[in-house]
Amino acid sequence: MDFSPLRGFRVLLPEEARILQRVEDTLRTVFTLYGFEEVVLPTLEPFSLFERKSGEEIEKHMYTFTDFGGRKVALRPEFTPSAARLFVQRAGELKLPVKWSYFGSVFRYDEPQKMRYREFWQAGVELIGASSVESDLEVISLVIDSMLALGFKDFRVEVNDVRIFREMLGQEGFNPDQQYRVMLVIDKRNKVSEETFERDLLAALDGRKELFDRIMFVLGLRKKSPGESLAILEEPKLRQVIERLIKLFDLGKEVGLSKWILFSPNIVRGLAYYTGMVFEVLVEGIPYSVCGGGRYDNLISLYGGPDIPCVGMSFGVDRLVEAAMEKRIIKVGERRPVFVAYIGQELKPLALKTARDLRMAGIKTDVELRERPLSKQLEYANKRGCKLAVLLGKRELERKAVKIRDLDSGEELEIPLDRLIEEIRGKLA
RNA sequence: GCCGCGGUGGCGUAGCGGUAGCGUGGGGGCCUGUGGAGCCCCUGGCCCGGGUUCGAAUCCCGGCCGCGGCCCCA
Repeated sequence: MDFSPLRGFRVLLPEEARILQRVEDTLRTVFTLYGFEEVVLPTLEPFSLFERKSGEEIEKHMYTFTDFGGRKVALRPEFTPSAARLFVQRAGELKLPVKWSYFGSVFRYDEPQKMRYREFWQAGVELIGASSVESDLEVISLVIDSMLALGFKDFRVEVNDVRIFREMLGQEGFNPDQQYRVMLVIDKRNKVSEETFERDLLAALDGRKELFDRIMFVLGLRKKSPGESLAILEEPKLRQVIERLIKLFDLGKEVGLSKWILFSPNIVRGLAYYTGMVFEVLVEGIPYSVCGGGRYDNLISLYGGPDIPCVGMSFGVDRLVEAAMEKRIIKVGERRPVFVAYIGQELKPLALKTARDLRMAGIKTDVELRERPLSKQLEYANKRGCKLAVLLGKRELERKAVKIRDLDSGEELEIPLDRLIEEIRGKLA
């Protein structure tokens, strides 16, 4: 009988769980500072909720089953549809813009590989009801501050607008399906050789050399500012889109964010549902993006709500953890516990009471639970990483005193029993 | 769904056709009031299923799992 976890599912030991939680707590703090309020959404949803947004094909990548009520249900593969549904149901009582955040794991039935699991953690926000450049920047700013709060220094937010290529291709008579195929090629720009890329791109463009050249030209504008780009781009239809990007970058500059924001025309996020600005966050030397987001103005109406614009993003929390470990920026510092040891079984009740007193005083405390000899108790305390041990022994108790041992230095100190808590507080400080 | 490499105690490894060893961890002892040292004992393993063979951890096939890649990535 094999009870192993399922393929692609992970078990986190205390050290790893602690790091994950630390990352989540940091994100939660920043999200809150930006005024996003956390909502808790169902893990299991009607399958149709996801089908609506992503189409039937999506079932191949989801965990679905029929419940005892005969309903077709699915483990959530993302949060956005649940948030959109919640908004639609409550739209009447919500003041716009609505700012929500969410945390939790999502499930996707893919082949596991590096940084791709079947259950992974996300943390994201949805900003519903604002179409302004300011709302785009609000999300990007939140992302940058989150990265900084986590301790990342060398990261960049690569920003684009999906309308740039869509407009170009649309003008040339490419239908959305054909456009999508071109976008897929562009998305892979950095993953394949330049020759392969150019060959595939030309093929996706039906061999239209002149269009190919224009796209290559735009792609060449990577890392240039949108301002520069506009100056050399003679695409009247694109003017509006580029002007909006320029506004975004100018605004970012005024807010002091330009150091991290980068124009990157090859970011297309491979998704059909984005309608404007899109971005990804990349950390120097890490081959996968840790965050992605953008504007999807027809999301709410897709779920039967009013025509309300929407921008959002989500962090891959696992990927942040992995990247942070790689960059060694995680401080795993933890409050070290105090250990209450006792010598002689008759002191067991006093040991338990002492442990509880310490805990009630807010001091993280372990106590001997196995009736072992003192040497073993101390050995265990050391393995647990305890900073101090309280030694309860008859000899000292006759004088109403206990010993405190510093497990790092080995130093021992006898103190009156009624001063125990203050002494320990002092030692731990 | 496809391709490559791999799977030996909890973890790390040796063995690569003939009794499965070591390190570490865990439990205990030497030590009935002072630990992380040392010595000793115990614990516990060849991913699963077929096949080849007198004999398989070892060779072959399939599956499962892991790692990496392709496809994909809401």
